[in-house]
Amino acid sequence: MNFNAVTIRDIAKELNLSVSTVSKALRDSYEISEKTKKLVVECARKNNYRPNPIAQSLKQGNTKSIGIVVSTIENQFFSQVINGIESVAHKEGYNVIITQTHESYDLEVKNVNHLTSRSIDGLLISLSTETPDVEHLKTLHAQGLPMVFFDRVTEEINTHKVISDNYKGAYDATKHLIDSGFRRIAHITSPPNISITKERLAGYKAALADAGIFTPDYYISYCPHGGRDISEIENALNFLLNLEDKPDAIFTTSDRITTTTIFLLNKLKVAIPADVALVGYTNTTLADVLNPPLSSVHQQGFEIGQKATEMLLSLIKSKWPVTEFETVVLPTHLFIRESSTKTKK
Amino acid sequence: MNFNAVTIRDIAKELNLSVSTVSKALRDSYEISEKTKKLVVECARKNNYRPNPIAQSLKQGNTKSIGIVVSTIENQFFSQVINGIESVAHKEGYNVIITQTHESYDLEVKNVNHLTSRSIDGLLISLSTETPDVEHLKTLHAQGLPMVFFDRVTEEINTHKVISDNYKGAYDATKHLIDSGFRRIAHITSPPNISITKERLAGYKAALADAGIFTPDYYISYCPHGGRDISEIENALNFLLNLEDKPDAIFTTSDRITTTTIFLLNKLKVAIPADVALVGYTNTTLADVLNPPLSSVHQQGFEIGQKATEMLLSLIKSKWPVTEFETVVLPTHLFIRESSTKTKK
DNA sequence: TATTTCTACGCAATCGTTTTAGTAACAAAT
DNA sequence: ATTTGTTACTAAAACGATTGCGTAGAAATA
Repeated sequence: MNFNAVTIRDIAKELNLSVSTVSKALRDSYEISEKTKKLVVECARKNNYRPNPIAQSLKQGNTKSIGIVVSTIENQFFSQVINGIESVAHKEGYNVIITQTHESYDLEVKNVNHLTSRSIDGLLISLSTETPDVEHLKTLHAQGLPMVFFDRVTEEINTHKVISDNYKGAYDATKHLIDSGFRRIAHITSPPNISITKERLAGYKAALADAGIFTPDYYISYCPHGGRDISEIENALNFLLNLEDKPDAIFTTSDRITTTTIFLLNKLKVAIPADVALVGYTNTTLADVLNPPLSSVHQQGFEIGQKATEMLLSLIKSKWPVTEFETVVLPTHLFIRESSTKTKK
Repeated sequence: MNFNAVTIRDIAKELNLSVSTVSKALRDSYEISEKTKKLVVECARKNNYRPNPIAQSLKQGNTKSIGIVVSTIENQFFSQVINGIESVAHKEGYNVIITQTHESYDLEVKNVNHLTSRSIDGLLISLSTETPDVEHLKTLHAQGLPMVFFDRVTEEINTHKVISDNYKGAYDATKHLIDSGFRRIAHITSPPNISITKERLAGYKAALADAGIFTPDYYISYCPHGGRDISEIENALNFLLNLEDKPDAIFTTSDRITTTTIFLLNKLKVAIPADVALVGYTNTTLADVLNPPLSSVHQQGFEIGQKATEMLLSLIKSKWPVTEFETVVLPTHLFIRESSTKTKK
């Protein structure tokens, strides 16, 4: 089955002109007379001619499309980022190609390979939880592929980056729990190899330290796959809830971990916040409607996507190799709801 | 800035061979000796050669990628469908390009145009709420672009389709409300021009008719943009709640409308289900954790994506024009939770 | 009239790969 | 000695669009 489109050659034949004349006429070249231009344009319209973007890409060396790598679009944070990316990209005539890693390193490598080699002009990437190193990206970066990191970044590649103020987001959330009277505050998070984990962990620890609260290491629970598997979170929760010095509050990172935690606590009939309070990173639009309404650290997903795309497009369009790079840090917002409000016993 | 990759010509030059020999060696042709093959493969590996997919597409007339058009990936139903699509597509070596219409007809036309003209081998599409006609797709279909509709389909184009059993899903949900003792059951839905609205509306009406319950037309409220704007749903709700014969239950369609309705009812301090019960179409993974836990009609999103992709690939791969088309209907599942459980007053 | 300048178009190369149609070198069969 | 076959390679033409360069013919100038 082949989907045969009208080519520039067909038009040339129909009008008894050369292909170059047709091409130039369509591109409104000064070399072509107004009369011929009109003729060609009319004939193209009539035959519903559309230039073959593949051929154009091959000739011009660009594809007018940018690749996106995220862990999963089911995560509302990422779908909001993607909306931001699209809003800028489409305005500039760029297409986007979205791929998902589902937190797997293999899939990340596969997706990046799929996207590259001239089938994209630039790359927007948030690293997968399981990614141990960035060699696959270093090569591409060295070859000159424009790339911008967002959310989960790496220090090993020197390029533009856009992140949330993860430290402050975590600090604020933890401080809020402390100010609300909680003292045994646990933390469930992703593996410590990714940037967001480190930064949020630092904010959490700093808030506790500033308040002079000692917190044992076993209050910090890492989910190897970033909460992809429910069992990771189940284990973390069971461990924490069975401790002798059971925490009275939990601070979670990432949409998946946060929403799964509230799900599991409900299932275990642990009252929130009476038994355990909860604050978590999430961009779900349903935080208000959860049971109980969930205190959340919200990131500016849409804006992160916009900013990252602007930076990427500037790299793509730059005539000179860019050597000065920037890391943009956007603020987070803490929304205080019932899940972290101290109840009088 | 140009991202310069190694080409087959570079390898040919380095080894003093012709480009055709290199190409054939890499494609493991019988025409090339084992010795030369080894040489070429090794040289390619060393230079990190990757074939330019753009050039391959141009030559071979296929792109090994399929286009997806959905209203928005923020909707969990669609992100689940996309996961299903990817699972099949990737296994067969196909890439996917996701685009969003945000329920706009203009964006749908724009996206479809972007995707076509040889930059995709086939199209998977769920129509936008605002799409008044499918002329933009008819042309492409006539030109031979393989396409499969899912979720929101049209009768005007004869091709494969994959849908949920919308009639039964709505019938079951409505019947459940009736069986639970509700009698004044309202319906908030998308505009009646799209397939899912019609089918669900029919199921809703049939259930009421079968139970011998008369329901006034003003119990049915249409959201022109499928709930994209919160005001649409706010208006619908205000109207219904201020009626003299105020409904005692609401049945909603679509993720957006459903989750926004529960949000607004909470905001208006309308007790669910005491004041108004609620059942809605949604695929959110958070239905259990909502306040109250939300009774839902769940669709097999992942499976819909899988099935649609299998059908599309069969169209793409078919050597002959396909004339026999099939509409696959997958079952829905009703999950009964607190939001529709009659409370004793 | 002879020469130069313009105008409006065509030719051919190019992007990187694949593929058809050769062909040179040598061996085997007639 | 001639035909036939094999092997292992190359040349060149695609795919569809773009673009630098060349040029016929008309118009302007000397």
